[in-house]
Amino acid sequence: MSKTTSPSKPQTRIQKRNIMIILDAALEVFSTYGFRGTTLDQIARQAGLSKPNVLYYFDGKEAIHLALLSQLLETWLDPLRAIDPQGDPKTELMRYIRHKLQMSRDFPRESRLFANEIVQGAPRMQAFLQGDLRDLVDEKAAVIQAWMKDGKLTQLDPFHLIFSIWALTQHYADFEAQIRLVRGSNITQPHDGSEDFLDQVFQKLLTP
Amino acid sequence: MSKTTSPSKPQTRIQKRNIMIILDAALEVFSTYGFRGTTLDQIARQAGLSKPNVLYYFDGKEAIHLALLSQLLETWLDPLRAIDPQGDPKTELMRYIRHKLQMSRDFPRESRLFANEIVQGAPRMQAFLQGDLRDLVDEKAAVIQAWMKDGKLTQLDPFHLIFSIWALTQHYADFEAQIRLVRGSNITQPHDGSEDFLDQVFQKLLTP
DNA sequence: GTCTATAGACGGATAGAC
DNA sequence: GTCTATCCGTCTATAGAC
Repeated sequence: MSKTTSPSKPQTRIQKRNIMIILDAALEVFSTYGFRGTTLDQIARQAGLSKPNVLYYFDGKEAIHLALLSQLLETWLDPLRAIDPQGDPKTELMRYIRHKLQMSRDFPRESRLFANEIVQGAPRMQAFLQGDLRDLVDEKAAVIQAWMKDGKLTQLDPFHLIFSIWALTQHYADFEAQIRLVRGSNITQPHDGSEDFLDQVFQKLLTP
Repeated sequence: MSKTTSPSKPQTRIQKRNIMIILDAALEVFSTYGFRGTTLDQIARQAGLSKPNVLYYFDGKEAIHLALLSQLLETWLDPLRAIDPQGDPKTELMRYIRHKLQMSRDFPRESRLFANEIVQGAPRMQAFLQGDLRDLVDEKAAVIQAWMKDGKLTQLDPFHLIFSIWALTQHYADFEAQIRLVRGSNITQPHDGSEDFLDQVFQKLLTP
């Protein structure tokens, strides 16, 4: 057993290091060109390795992509999971929004990897979306719903509220190219001002 | 001059018809698989034509894609252009939002074609984004800014406001797969309830 | 573990018959 | 205008030397 699909088996430091290098290179390329738009040559070049060497560590292009997705999905749910039913409603939601926006700012490649998959019909993420994610969304939507019934928040459809948070936060990573080109030199970062704006929007929106 | 890059030269009815069929088929496939993920075989099969026959009408894969994009960009700006500086601020913006949401509902493939391009860095749309779109956005942002100064709307960053409208409306088309899988059989259409939700959100947000 | 060379499949595009 | 057959480049993946 020499080849590795997921980087979870016993490895030397060299192996670990190369696997990390490959995954980082692959994230860069997959998030920019999508699965089919990416070639092993590109990944190898970005990683500074030869193509066969990349294939020594992973069973193939599909396996690299799968490793990236699984790695991503493990942490993707964390911010939503962190919403505490016992906490203060507005505080919890505002924290969630800031958390998601931070992820969009700090891990834009991961966001675009995800976006690429979804826009193209989520062929490799169906199980996740209709399994873990769906369960978690149902659970938290119920929590939000209860908060609203208690009058702690504006009455809104909790599912649409969650989707709107996703849309607004991920937009800055996924459509970064558009923001950058439309705003030009008026901004330095596509995220400029996004935190203040979303803070203002949701403060106003959520307050009954 | 037999081959046609853009369907704008004199044509017989048959030619017009086949060009339309090819463009529709190509939109279906490009919007689902992206540019590189799409093959001419797929387009030909979807169109019910042979591959060489497709290439009889267009100079190549790139030309088909270009024709779709140009066609799309012509109408993409219309809703934003329709914002009337003389009109009632909230009415104008709410109309814009509903208009954008309708386009997302009625032309989801066009929205995803666009999204695919942007997520991947907008390699074929730079000129449009930093040209026509940018000029129009600057112009309308100034209008919105003036409305806000007059106290007719909540004071917000007008650029972020425009981006948030794009994010929220296009999300229902671009991330349709996610919404469908997360909501499962609880909804029939990914757009279910989106109009009421966005109405409620922006009514509350824009009212000073 | 890493490389060069190459097999084998696929995709874009063309030739040429009808 | 439309088809079959095919060329040629690119891409994934493997063979095998070192």
